[in-house]
Amino acid sequence: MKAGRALKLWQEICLSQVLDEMPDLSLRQTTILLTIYLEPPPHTVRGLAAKLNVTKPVITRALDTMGALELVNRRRDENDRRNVLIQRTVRGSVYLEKLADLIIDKYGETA
Amino acid sequence: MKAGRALKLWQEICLSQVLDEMPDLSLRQTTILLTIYLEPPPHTVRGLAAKLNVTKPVITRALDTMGALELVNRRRDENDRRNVLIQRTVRGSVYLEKLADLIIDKYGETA
DNA sequence: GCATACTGTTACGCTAGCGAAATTATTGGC
DNA sequence: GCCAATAATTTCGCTAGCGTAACAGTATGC
Repeated sequence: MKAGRALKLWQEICLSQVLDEMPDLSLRQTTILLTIYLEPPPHTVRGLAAKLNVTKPVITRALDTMGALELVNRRRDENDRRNVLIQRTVRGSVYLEKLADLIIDKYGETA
Repeated sequence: MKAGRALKLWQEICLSQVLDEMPDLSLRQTTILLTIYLEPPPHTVRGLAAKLNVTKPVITRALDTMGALELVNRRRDENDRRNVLIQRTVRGSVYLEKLADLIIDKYGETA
């Protein structure tokens, strides 16, 4: 892959997201969502904050927003009730499937 | 490219951007920047607003922000002084070169 | 049982983004 | 010359994000 193609790919994916009616997720929100879906559970606020090198309220707020969109679910850890476990949802899976399709599609187009 | 790899690629690129000290550009800002650099000039506020399907103040504000970061430059069109022509900068080129390297790098890693 | 440590959330003051509407500057029709 | 059209910006009220600091709930050591 060459630089021009990489940037063109990136541009088209970003543009598709901007044009999409779904309110844009921020870079941080997207990163959190992908981490929850791609890396093995359990996922906690503290763990995500450490991985992204941001403060815990950033994670709490992102979970509030994405929770309202039903992309993510929160649940108390019954083993240690201080923890909150972050879980996947059907809607979140669908959202990421569509994102994957978009990437693959644009990757093919720029070939 | 399969779905899992596409998402992993996307996650790693997003994470790198989040971890980077440079203040994150929003999806819209990134799209504007890429469009300016990848598509043939001239670029105007109106043209970009139409392409992204957003209002003109969104473009004005994005140019303010990215102008302050010296990623982009504004110049009056001397032919029709109502227009503003948006131009590339050295710093913007460097920024996108680094982005391209990152994409290529992560694409290689996920292979 | 009580102090301490730890987890996630809330409160606070602030900044940046948003769309709609008003405003300024410029052009072109007539 | 003047009026309507056009391009970009500014203003308005609003929402959502940010980090710091304070807070509430839970677990653990002694």
